[in-house]
Amino acid sequence: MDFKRNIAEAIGKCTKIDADELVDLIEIPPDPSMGDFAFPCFKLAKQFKKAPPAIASELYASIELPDGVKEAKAAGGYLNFAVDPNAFARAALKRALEEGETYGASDEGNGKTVCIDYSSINIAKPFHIGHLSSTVIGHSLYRIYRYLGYRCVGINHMGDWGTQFGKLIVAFLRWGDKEIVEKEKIRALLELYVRFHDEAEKDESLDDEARAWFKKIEDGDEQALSIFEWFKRLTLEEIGRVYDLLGIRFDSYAGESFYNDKMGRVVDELKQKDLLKFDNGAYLVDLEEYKMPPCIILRSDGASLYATRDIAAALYRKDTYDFYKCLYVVAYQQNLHFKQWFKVVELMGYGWSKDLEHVAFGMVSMAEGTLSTRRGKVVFLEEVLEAAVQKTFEVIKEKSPDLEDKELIARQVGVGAVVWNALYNNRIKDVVFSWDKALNFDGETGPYAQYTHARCCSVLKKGEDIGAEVGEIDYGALEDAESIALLKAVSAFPDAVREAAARYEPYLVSRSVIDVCSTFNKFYYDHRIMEADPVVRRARLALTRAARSAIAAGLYLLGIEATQKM
RNA sequence: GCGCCUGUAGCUCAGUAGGAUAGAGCGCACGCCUCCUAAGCGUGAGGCCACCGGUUCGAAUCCGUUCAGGCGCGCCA
Repeated sequence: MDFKRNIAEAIGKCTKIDADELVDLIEIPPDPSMGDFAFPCFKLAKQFKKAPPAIASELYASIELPDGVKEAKAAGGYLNFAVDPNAFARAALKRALEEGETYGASDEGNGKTVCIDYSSINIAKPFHIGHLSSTVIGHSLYRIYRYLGYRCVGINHMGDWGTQFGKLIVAFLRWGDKEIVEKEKIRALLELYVRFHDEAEKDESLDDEARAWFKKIEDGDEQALSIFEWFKRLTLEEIGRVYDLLGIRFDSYAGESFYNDKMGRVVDELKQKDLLKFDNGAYLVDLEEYKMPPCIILRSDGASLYATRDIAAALYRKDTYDFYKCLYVVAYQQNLHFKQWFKVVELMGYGWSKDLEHVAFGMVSMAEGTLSTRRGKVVFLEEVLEAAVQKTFEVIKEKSPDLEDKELIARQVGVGAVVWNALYNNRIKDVVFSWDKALNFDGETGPYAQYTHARCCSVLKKGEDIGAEVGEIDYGALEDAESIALLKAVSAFPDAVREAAARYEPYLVSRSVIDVCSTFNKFYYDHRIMEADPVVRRARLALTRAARSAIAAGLYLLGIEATQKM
């Protein structure tokens, strides 16, 4: 039952205004004692040339209360509605109980494809806390879109091309040790990279040497290629451990090198469409008309650039996946870059350029300042995750010494804490990394949500053991304030998921999960669920089950495990 | 210099298409396990919603100025 809709239609009958226009005006009063829904009459004041309170009282006099609405009240310029709690509970619980673990899922995506470019690691570079946002936001959006019926393609656009690999080869050949690199992997490569920069400051010939080695990679030189492929394999092995910990899999690892032979098409098309301009030795697309600096396509030495590669990748993805949307989960530093090349794709005549979305997020820094790979000033993501797992393990030993599978639960909760932390706020906010915050388990955190989920599971288990859930539900047993608050939170969940997809904002799911958790915990504290009276018990168990569905679904959509016990 | 973003409680943030007394969490001070998981629940203190002006019946929300911080601005990615 859609209460807003029914109220809008009832008001529509009185005012002769289309219910479609009215339905979005209806809001939720700040305090439940005022009512459950409210219609603000202010917007009708001009049209009817009457004061809002007068309109409210006239509406009050003439309105025919729709199904499920118990009473209406005029309060100032508002007409407030109180719903029949029984009808509300029935409507709110129905969907959650029917859908269970897939509560809020839908088929509205109708098989349309969404490509999500996220995480996008660099070969031979540490996977550090700066990569957390892209990785978990992208993964969450992947799950959210798939939940709504879209076919998703998760793409790890690897940074596996560029002169830095020449530098690494030089450094490895001069100072590297095969066994150490094989064992230490990225750490060893990072050390070599840092050393290269130190030494190159003293000896400029190193840079030339590096360029030469990169040229060898480009030309397919056997030795160069085998070292390069080896670095690539080591990186993927090591980073794969983090992805496993996070439960992330990609559908494609097509990165920069993959598009190497696909950039000619971009240049040819731009030439053919007369968009390319020769300027100071470089080829570029002039964007002055759009108040942007030009988008450089070919450097004066003939080499392609970042934008060229991104355009090539977009064309390839459109051909290959025929996407409905293509999302780029990349930090906001690159706002201009994306605006530029999106515009170039538009100028090329591709209407689908409007389906390219830069899902930007804020910068990560440390209290001491910016992260710097080159200076080795980074915190490895794996280190953070392991520390969180370790801390969780200690907490479990202290609080739940009898818990089975301590290691598994510690992993799920520890990782969940870190992931949650990265998905709890609006994407655009900058983050200063702090161990305290990443390892915080109290208040509005992942562990809190997981704990609440485990609580629900525990109660439901008790109910199942005695078969307490069998039979009709008496919704009248859920008319207390705490039950109603929980019902409201649960029923708001599906809209939160849809809104999260529309705005590319996983935090809307986190916040909705928190609403369910805190209202559940209040409900749990104030009312005994395993009540002696079987009718009340059954109703409360049903509500608990609905709450658990919302929490489990929400955690899943964030990429966090819903623990049964903890 | 120009462009984009941000500015809400000591800290981190919500605040839904302008609407009723601006909300959480953390931290701080108290209180609650003879009761379904205390990783929980409650109470309290804490706000010129950066500033000034405008639009409006009504502005944290929209517009303009100013201030502060971040990011970016033709051959890096």
